Amino acid sequence: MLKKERHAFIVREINIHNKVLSSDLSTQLIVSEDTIRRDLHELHEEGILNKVHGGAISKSIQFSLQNNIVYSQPDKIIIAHKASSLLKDGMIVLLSGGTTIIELIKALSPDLNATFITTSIPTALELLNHPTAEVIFVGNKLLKNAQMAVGAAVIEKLGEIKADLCFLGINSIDAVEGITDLEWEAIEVKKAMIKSAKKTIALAISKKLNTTQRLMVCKIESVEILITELDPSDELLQPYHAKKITIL
Amino acid sequence: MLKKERHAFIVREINIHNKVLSSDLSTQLIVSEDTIRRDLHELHEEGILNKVHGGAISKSIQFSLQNNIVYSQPDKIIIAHKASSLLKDGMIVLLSGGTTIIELIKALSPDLNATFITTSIPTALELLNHPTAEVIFVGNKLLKNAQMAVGAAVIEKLGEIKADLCFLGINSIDAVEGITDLEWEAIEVKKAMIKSAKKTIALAISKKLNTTQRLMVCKIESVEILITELDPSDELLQPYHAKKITIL
DNA sequence: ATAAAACTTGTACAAATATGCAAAAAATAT
DNA sequence: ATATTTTTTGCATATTTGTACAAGTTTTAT
Repeated sequence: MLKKERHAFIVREINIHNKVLSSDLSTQLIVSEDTIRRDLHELHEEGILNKVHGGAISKSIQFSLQNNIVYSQPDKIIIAHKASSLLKDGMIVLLSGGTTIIELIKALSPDLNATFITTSIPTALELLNHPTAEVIFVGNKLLKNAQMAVGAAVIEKLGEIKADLCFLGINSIDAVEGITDLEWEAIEVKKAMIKSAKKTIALAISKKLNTTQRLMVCKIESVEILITELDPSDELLQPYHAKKITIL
Repeated sequence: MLKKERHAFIVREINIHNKVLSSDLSTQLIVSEDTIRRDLHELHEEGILNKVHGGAISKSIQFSLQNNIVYSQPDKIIIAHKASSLLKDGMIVLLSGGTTIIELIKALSPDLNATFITTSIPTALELLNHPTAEVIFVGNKLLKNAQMAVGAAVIEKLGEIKADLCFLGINSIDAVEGITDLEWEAIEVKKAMIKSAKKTIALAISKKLNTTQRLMVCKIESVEILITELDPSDELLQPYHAKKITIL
């Protein structure tokens, strides 16, 4: 078997499986692993694939490693526009943190006259750019990673509020397990926000559907509206339809 | 499974959920936690994510102020370094808003263990980047221009605090007229901060010396320490020496 | 302030790799 | 056709890499 043929075979394998193992190729092509290594090395030099310890990997996968700037932003913008249609003048609205919520704020109509309440610093900062929004920050001790205020004083203050809507950026949502998250203190705040609002709207890109994490924020029944970038009739959303949740 | 594949998986998880736990990844990828730690460490070195105790978190969520052009920044950095020498472990410190205060925060020793209290959103955001600082945000209605919390609830809350130091970014200071400013609501907050701290330290670039504005924050006698970028013996600072203010 | 979880450091071992060399194969020249 | 050169391949060996485990240290925590 000619070298060129081996190379063609290897490239085909990479295109199909995104990776190849030197050991596999050695048995498939009936040459020594040394030869495979040399082949992969050459293809790497030509920029056709990425040689790694144990085999080689498609270049496209390397792309996704660097492409982490604003993950799924187009999806989040779709969600933001769906969500913004729910807001009316005079409303009092609770907002959590997260990049999806930031997109929602950017998507707000510039002449919307609503009052927004949040405990997230980035959310507050973005809200301040809106020309007419009234912004209330419920403060206390700030959590470093989540960049939000947490603790008993926050919970108490939120308890005094009667809001119309509560928009939650979601980390994990599952039709059975409900909304789950990782940080205990942040979850306590989200619970309080849900309790203080007439309606809770969950915003989640579809990749977060049917995933769960360690700690529960609320049961799925506590969510009135679920917004994803998908069409409401999408297969993935059936379990949530079944739970009588409005899907936008 | 190749190492790069694991890396790609981890990055995908980070992009979806903003954070990952080493323990979760260990079970999902069926490798030891050691290996996960090494992976996260490598990805951290590559600048793809932020390694933290127990796992890793997304970089994109960790956004700070995209520091635009700061007026008179070199002077402000000099001031910041002088001011940071006043801070000791265990102190409770009040901070106003303003770019000089932001520079002060950047100049803090990374292992300083102090508690900072502020009503300014940009100040809070910058403080969150400090590794050990405890940050407390006194929240309420936010003022758009000043990007800070104001109002009776803030004044009341500040009244309950007993702080060691209060650092004020100053707009106008004059040996006769004292510290003056423009926005009534923001001034009320500064007054309350001065009242709650044992010592008040005014930070001002020399261009703001001997200028006055419409509304008074406090008399010059309320300031214990004045910090400018000038040498303390500078001609311009004589009027303040005469008022028994410590000049750094 | 104590226990659990996570981290560091060092060790061990297997898998993968690099390198030099010689045999085999292919290309080229005579 | 045969000899000469060049390329390719496989093998032995020494080296590096990737992973897991263990012991001791640090950090975190509901």
